[in-house]
Amino acid sequence: MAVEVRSAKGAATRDQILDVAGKLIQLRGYHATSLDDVLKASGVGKGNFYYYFKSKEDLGYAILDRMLQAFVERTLEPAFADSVADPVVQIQEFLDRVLDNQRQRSCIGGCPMGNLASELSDVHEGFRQRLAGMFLQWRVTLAEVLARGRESGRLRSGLDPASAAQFLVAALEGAILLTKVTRDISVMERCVTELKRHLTLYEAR
Amino acid sequence: MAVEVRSAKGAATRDQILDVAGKLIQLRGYHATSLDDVLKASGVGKGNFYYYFKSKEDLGYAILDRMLQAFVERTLEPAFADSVADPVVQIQEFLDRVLDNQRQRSCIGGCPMGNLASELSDVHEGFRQRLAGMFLQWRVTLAEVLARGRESGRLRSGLDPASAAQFLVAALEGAILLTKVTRDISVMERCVTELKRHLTLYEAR
DNA sequence: ATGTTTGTACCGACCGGTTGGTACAGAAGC
DNA sequence: GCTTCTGTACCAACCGGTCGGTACAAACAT
Repeated sequence: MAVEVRSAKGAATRDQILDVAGKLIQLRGYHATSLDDVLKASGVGKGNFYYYFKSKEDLGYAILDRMLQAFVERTLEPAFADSVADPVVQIQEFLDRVLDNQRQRSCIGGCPMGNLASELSDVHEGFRQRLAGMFLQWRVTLAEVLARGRESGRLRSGLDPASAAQFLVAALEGAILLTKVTRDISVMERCVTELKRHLTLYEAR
Repeated sequence: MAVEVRSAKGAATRDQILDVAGKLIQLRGYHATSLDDVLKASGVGKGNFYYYFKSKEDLGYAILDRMLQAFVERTLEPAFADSVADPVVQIQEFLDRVLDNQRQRSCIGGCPMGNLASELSDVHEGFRQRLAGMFLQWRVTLAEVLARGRESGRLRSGLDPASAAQFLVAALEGAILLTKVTRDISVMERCVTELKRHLTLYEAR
């Protein structure tokens, strides 16, 4: 039993708006995407939109929520679900997946979270906090994997999982950004290679 | 004798606009900064603005030019001018300077180039190309330093300067972005620490 | 020296179009 | 028949950009 059902039709329209707006905002940014753009692209009327969202800001929050959910369920959890697998291999495969994602997108669009963090952090405190929370979740997940590797003796005992995880996230975000601005997938490839090399620093000798 | 002088007064007004608009755009972004904002903050009338810039886009290009010039002259060149100093030390000091810069700004504002790259790369091809060129210049500068270190035997002979430089720029940009969204300077500190550790990978054994 | 012209620098009202947001009547579904 | 949903008309505020006009100093002509 769902907490609240909200009749099937409404949910579909709402999802449609979320889908279209999410894609548009990833590509053009929050400010550069107007409500009319979203409405035109989704075929939803204005009155209908304001039935589901009380403002553009509200839409933004909904997109952020959905983005986090999708990221956790479809990216983070699948990559690190197996708690007995080799943490280094898991992270390496995670890096490859991010790389492949950029390749499939032809280096366009960047990271949805990174884009919004860059555009809105200094402008909108509410969005900033949500985005910070999302990056925190990412970092914590990686830190757990690294801590697991340390406990199992696979990684150095002196390793600081939080610090290493922070760096991995930062390096990945930077790599995606530079890949976007150069439109050159080899930028991403090089960064992933260097990142894998960096992982060797953490391995127990 | 200057190539062209353009009477002192006019240049001052133009510079004033560039100053104010540059700061405003770094803080709020390109789209979220209106001409009226710039005009109000600089005390310049609209007619006067359009005497110096033919459009908002034109202003954007002028800001980019000025940004590149300042970055090269006031950051890149001072840090790597000495061609006999230890490359590793030079890069370490460069990292510390970037870290200190973020500290002074209280983690606010991020990287002007990174911000615009994120906001405009997929929206405005002209801006994208200019920004890509700016990052290229940064990367090339770092690559030259690394290549110098390799030639002198200070760094490993197997080192790929272009790849390593690319990674350094990416990691720094990512670190600045995450520092901005978390408003936590320790994020930057951790990333710089990890980056310095990464540099040891390049050192000749 | 004096009046005239010219180019630079500047202002603020105004334009058409777009923005996010509202009001509301009516259709659809139970 | 009541709630849920949806299209349309509308709004004030704001957007980037244009307009006619002004102030003033240097260049010029007389």
